[in-house]
Amino acid sequence: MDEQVPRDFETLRAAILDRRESLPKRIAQIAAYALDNPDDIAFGTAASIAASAGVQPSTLIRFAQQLGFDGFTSLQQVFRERLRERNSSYDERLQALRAKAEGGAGHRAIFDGFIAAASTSLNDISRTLDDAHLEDAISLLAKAQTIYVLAKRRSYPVASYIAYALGKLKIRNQLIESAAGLNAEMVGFATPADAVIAISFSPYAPATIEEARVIAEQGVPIVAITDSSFSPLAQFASVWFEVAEADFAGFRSLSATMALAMALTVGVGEKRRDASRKRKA
Amino acid sequence: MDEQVPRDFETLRAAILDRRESLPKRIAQIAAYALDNPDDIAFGTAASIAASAGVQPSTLIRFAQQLGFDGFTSLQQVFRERLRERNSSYDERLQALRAKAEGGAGHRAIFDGFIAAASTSLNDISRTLDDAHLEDAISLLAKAQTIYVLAKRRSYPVASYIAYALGKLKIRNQLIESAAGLNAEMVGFATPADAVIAISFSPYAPATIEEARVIAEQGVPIVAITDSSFSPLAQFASVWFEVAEADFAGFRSLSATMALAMALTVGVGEKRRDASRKRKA
DNA sequence: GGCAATATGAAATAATAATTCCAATCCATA
DNA sequence: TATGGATTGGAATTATTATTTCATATTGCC
Repeated sequence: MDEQVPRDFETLRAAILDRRESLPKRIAQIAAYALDNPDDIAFGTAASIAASAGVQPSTLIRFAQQLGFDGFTSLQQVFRERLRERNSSYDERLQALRAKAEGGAGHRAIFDGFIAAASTSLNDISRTLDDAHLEDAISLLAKAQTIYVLAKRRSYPVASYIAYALGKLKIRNQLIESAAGLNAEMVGFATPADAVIAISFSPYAPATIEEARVIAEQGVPIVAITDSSFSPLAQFASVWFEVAEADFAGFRSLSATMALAMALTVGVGEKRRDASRKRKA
Repeated sequence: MDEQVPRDFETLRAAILDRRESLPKRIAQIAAYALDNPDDIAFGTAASIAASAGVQPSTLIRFAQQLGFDGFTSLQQVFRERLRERNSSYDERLQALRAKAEGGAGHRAIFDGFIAAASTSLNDISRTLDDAHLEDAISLLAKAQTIYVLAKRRSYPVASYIAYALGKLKIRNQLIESAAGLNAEMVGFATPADAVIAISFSPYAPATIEEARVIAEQGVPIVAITDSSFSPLAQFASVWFEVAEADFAGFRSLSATMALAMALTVGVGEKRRDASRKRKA
């Protein structure tokens, strides 16, 4: 009988679980360790793993052989492959998914595409966000009497969530929306004691830019979330964040922008709480 | 002068980018390769990596030394650590981050928390989404004359993005918002030839539930996005999706809901295009 | 164009790690 | 409790891999 050698982690896991009962003591010990600490198996040396698991290196090799591998090294490959898979950059997957969706491969492919776009955006922003900017923006907003929230079109959902969250946190805010065409007047009320969160991505909604310009001229500090240093918003802003949202099928993921927006909002809430606590003390 | 040895991947990356200009040709070559194929560095041997990058193993070691490491092995540790980090379940990180943010560990921790919550939600939905439900929902919506979009409060941002996207795709839609208090009338216009996308999470906004009930009684099919099978929305819906959004600091990530919403929207767009193409043929 | 400093390639060497082997131990069974 | 087979520990061996070295090539500078 020729042993079926597990080539992927799940098969391997199943194989181990399957024999669990019939394994000798020390082998069972290393088997349990392997399933509990797969990363260690992927990166460690036979000696280091054996030591951590409390067995001899030779036992580790016997374990591998029992499973049909010809040695520890080939067993380790499976554990490494697992990390590679799990980690294979979302960017590559996104490319593949775009092609697949173009080719008309069903609606699941579209869904996967949006998931991948969102994940990519989250990874990017998590890497590139500047902590100092975050602190600056939060300080600036925490001092404001009223926080105005300015965004149209595709950025509007973010603005509406910010307004909702600010409201929940009992932070005075005003969403600048267009329903009644009174934006200009609304904008006119803002003073340098207030602050603005403005969000706009290319192609920048002209109304957003115009209103940001006016409000900046009134001396109101602006925190901007936009997509490049060439953005017209960046020049009006006291602090601005560059957020590169991946898109799919023509629609931008908003996940990174949402996360940043929430961090700003909750950050302001915390800062205010700390400040009022300090005043009391 | 003692070189500051990068201990984590991001620092390393920054260090490489920083010197990019001043590196000799072959070293630059391996530097570029390292940033493009970090996984290969993590798992390969000096010889295999050198071969893939088209340089000598010794060059690889010189590269590591330039960066302040004492050899390839310690450079490789950083690349391995990165995989370990990235792979440690987001759930665990989320727990840790929550604790950290509670302890008042600065605003970056809050931001990281929202990122982790979003990632967790994306992972979850990607695992649990039922393809058949997705197909059903898209078919149902594609047949509708007008798509009504119903959501309040924290779900409202998703609804507004759906409405924006449907508009972009030239799909007739109506966002049921409360501005003028005419919701009841708006809801009254819907017929069985239309369809509804309704979104609500616990605690379910009473208005959403009530409007969904009315509209269901009129025989209008409903696609619901909600958070459990006990949701009152589920009972009115023809198709419903369970989306478990992780929360952080009291606010739900909307990333998974957004991704699903976009998949539905774009899916409907595609289905309509296919259908009209077929009619012409 | 010639010289020095720097960079590169290739092979030798050193270090490290995997595997094998054999003796000792354990365990089930008669 | 004696016996055979399976299991285990530990050191010896072998293989693999990182590192060093040195000769050669390239580059920048006078």
